[in-house]
Amino acid sequence: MGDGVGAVFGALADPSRRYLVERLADLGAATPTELAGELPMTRQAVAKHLATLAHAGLVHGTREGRNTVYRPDPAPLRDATAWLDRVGAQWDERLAALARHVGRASS
Amino acid sequence: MGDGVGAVFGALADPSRRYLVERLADLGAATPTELAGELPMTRQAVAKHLATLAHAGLVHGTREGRNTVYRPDPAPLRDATAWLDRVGAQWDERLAALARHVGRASS
DNA sequence: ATATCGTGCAACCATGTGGTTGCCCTATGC
DNA sequence: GCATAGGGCAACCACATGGTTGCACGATAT
Repeated sequence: MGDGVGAVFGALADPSRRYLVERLADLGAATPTELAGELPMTRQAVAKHLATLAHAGLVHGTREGRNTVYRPDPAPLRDATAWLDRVGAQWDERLAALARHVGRASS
Repeated sequence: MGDGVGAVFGALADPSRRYLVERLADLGAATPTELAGELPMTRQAVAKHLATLAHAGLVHGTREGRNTVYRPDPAPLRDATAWLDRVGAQWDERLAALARHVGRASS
């Protein structure tokens, strides 16, 4: 996986991880075992997914007593959105340039 | 890779594929060999990446004579942005709910 | 008609990834 | 102190993925 935006897109490519992000965005905070209870997989698998999400900066886990609480971080989402917007704008700008060219040709 | 949004995120996870999307959004159309000339990999590798992007709906290839021309399609980008906005809104809404709760507790 | 260029397809290889099980460590409850 | 619950770490397995090479096929140019 690439760094920065690449890690975010890579993390969001897996449906289980997207579910975890949605669930954490809804709950605000949760432990791996809580989340594992809602998914058809082992706690360790969920922990790995959370580690991937943490590596992408989408969640952060802090140890509180004997259980670790994970909280979401929306900042990388904005980075990913920024990339999408940039490419979309690039596309639109090219379309506009094409329209200008066509308009000049037809005038 | 998952269908729909998952395929888009999975396709955008690879830096080479992001480069291809950006380049195609800039050029408007290009052939695999043209694109392969700008990347440190084989033409077939680029063709595979283009196939992945096409499977995600981000590009479409049409055969014109003896060369295949690939053109970008921005529609899946909007789907991905919609997912990011939805989760971001979920996060913001939870923050607002927390603020309401704190406000009520302090009143 | 023949050579050539651009593609597509298939096999193959190395590595990464999702998932499992097993073990150990640390913090809580009695 | 001792049992127990939650978590991290490591090994392991099956399979997907990124990349390569080789070859066959259709379209163009001479």
